[in-house]
Amino acid sequence: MSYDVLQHSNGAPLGHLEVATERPERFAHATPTIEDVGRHAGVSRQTVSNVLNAPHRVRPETIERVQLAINALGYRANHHARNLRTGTSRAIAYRIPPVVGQLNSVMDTFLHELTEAVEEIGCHILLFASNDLDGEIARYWELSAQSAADGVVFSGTEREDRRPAPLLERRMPFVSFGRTWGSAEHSWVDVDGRAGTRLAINHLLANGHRRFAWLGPRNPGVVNDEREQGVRSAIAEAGIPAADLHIVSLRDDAVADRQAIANLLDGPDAPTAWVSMSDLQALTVLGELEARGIVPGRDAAVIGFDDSPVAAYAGGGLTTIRQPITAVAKTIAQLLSAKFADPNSDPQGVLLEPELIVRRTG
Amino acid sequence: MSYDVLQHSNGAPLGHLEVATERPERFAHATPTIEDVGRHAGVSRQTVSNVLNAPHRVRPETIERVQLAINALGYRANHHARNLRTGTSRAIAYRIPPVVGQLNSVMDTFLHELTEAVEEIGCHILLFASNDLDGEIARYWELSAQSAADGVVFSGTEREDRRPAPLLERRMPFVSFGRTWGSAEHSWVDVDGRAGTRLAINHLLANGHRRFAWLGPRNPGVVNDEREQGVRSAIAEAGIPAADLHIVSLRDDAVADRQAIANLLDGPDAPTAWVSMSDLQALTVLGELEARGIVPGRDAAVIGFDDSPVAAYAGGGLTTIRQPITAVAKTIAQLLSAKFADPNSDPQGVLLEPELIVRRTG
DNA sequence: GTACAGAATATGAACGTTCAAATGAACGTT
DNA sequence: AACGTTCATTTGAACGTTCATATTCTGTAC
Repeated sequence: MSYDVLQHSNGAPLGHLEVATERPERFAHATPTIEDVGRHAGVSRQTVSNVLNAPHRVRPETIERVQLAINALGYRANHHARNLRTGTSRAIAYRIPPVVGQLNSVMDTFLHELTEAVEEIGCHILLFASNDLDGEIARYWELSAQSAADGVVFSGTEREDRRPAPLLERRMPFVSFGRTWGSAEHSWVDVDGRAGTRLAINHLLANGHRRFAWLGPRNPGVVNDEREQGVRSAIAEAGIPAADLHIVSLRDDAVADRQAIANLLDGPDAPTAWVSMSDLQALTVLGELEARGIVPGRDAAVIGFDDSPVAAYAGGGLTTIRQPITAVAKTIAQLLSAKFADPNSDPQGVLLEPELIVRRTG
Repeated sequence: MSYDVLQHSNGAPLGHLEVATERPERFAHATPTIEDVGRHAGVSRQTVSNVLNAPHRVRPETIERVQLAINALGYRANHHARNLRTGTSRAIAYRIPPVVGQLNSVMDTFLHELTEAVEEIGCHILLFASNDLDGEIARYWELSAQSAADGVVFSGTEREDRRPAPLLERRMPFVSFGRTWGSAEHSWVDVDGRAGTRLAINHLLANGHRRFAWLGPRNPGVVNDEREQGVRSAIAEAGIPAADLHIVSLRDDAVADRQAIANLLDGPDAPTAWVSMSDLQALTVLGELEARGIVPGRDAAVIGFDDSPVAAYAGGGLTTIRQPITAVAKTIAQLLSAKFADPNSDPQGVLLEPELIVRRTG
């Protein structure tokens, strides 16, 4: 085997050398290319490429020789060259929600799990920030145009979410964490909030509770509606009058929320069973109960949502509704993978069941 | 201006057409290339490239014409082609720490802020997961070899951290969140934990407290050592005997921690001022105090660390030591940017001051 | 021994951009 | 009017990979 050595500037052959060893593999410290590996192994570019991407086409002994060369040189395929040629990027874009006031433990856990899940389908997460929805949508468009991302995952869905339409138009594969009631059809994975609160209420009913409170957000969205509906339906099915359910609209203000809870506790027919949209607010209930000498888990029950870090730790263990975030992330990765394999495949929605983590408070 | 039209398969000229309009800019939905923009604007590839990367070289009216074409076609430069040619990726790799037990609100906030900060230097975050340190180091090597990342940020530093050495060897720019006492010299940004606890102790001293407790982790690392040292030094400077400082080693077990705190409270000379390495454990102190009718903020003081979501909300507002995470992220981005501009620039360490957020508990 | 088929490997081209160098236009100087 | 100089723009090449196709090798059938 031999090679012509070309002079760089004019392309005229200068001479003729035998075999690889006489020609240094570029600079010692420079990143080796597929060509260097080929030269080292005594095969061509393409054979090395085949070893990496289509080994069935290559003779076993050649594979071994090439692998040896790859290890010897520490070769790794250049991402950009590969992606330029194939037109893919193996990147999945995710907008990290801005830190507004308190951050959301579910979303943070989700990002961790999603990172791990997409690695299993050979992808990685590309993060971006954006203050508003228009910026987010513009960014998707841009990422697609730059071919910087092959797919998108987004969370924080709303009714009539505006994101699916432009993504579909751009033919950008995407899966949302959360349904987008009323938007165009697309793949999504969500947790059944209704089932979650039904679990909680049925557990409380079994423990003899009859007077309930649901702590929801001041500005209810679909997520709250589903959860509240779970509370209402479970209570109705137990034959308990709707009047025995109190709804508290929480602000993001610790003092005001505490007052609202106190008012309810000091009023007539105070609830004995509390279910909250979030663990943090459940803690406040615990505080007010303890201030009145009411022992959570014995005289009253408090159930939170999300199994955030505080839940396991605070108040000796807060009973809470846990969302199966790992499963959500894994399912999203699978749906994305399916879309990559067949861009024309039908959209799919997956609804996962939450779990009640029973601790000391309920 | 005119163009030869080449037949795709054999390269023989088929004919001769006048001007751009007669030649469709590829498929209507296909992503336009820099060449399409040039044709549309009646200039060459390179001129378009110059408009984007070196506008001073281009006549203003040409710039305008090209910009118009860019907007008309919705052109965005292909990331991979650009990065292949320039050898850069504008990506910064960050290993997202695995979700082990409770997640860390500081680290999550940091990731949010870092994402925003690196956008300001024209970069984005590329996330990856890895279970152990060796995997992490191997991954840095790989990302460098694939030229998938231009820089690295890592957190969770330790004494004699093993990550700097291989990164330096690979000449991969990186900045750590946290010092790495004893490792090779490199750029870092950290928060002065010693100053933080000193702030807290001095605040408590000013409020008349004389008996203190420091709640630290069971397996102390450098971070705890610094903070504990801040506590000790401030107390010593006030002329208070070291015996009046109690050190509690926390486990990650709510029940055990609660017991340890209770023991201290029920023992002789119970502390009146508590400083904790984390907000969550401070909550436990609050709980035990309230159970004994001791009112935090009046009879005793409790100070947490990190200003996590619970701090503002729980117990009517927990006094806490806040780390300037936004500043940390911005500084890291700047140091990285400097390293990109001049890879031979000297490493720089920046130590930022934390802030005491005084709320009701202390 | 030759022809043939199929497997294994090699070669040329292309992905879309930027770099380096070449060309062309405009303008002031002699 | 010819010449150099500077500015604006174009052209050819290259980044490192994979695709499409061509070539070489190997074994088998005649």
